[in-house]
Amino acid sequence: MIKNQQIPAACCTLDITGEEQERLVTMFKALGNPLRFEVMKYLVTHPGCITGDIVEFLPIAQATVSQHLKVLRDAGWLTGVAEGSARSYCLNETNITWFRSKVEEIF
Amino acid sequence: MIKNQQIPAACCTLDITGEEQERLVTMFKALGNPLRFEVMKYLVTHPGCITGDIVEFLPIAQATVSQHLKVLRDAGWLTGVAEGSARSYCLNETNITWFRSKVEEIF
DNA sequence: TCGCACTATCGTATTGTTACGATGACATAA
DNA sequence: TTATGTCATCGTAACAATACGATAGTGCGA
Repeated sequence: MIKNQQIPAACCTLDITGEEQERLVTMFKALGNPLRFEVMKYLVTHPGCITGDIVEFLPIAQATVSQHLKVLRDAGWLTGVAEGSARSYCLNETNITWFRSKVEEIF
Repeated sequence: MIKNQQIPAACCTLDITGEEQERLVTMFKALGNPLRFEVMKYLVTHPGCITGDIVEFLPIAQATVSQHLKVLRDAGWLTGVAEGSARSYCLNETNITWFRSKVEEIF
């Protein structure tokens, strides 16, 4: 501890542990990438779009887009529903709501 | 676009661009690491603690802790004030408040 | 000034992430 | 069945992140 210093009261609780914390950290990590953040933004205005739409939107190859989408799915940010040979993506409302409530609760 | 599917209205706006977005993504990335998240939690209950305290707390070497603290400082999650040869850390209230308000606003 | 305490930075090894082209798997239409 | 469209996965290259020991820098007390 340091002398002569004003120590502010904590501005947040960060009251979270275990699996919940792991899950939150995973969500943070997934969005900590510019391209993946762009995908999330794209889905706001293009709900239900398919992988190919996102491939056209992003300046990277199809294989790489597929990887990024997997990361976002695994983290819980979005859902991918198979429809024929295509896959339709939407934001994962349930998990986004959970994330928002956790942030409001602990930060 | 896919047929026969209920497309939900967007559950968030993600209305953010440019430098603000970069800054937010950087904050996400910084917290997307288990050890760094633990540091943030530690600071809630140990505000004003010094690097050495965190080194004792975490199961990793001093050099690595110093690196992680730099990432958190650069991202704006915490402040490090030099006090003699030590450095006292606190949560960065201003930026944490900014982060929370952005999340509430766009998610 | 010397030595001690504390932290940052350097150099480097290991691991993880990100990117690509090629290929495989699957559904649908012809 | 065959061809086409769509996406995931494989193999791999390039780069970034993470970890460490060693060492340098800085402030302070003796």
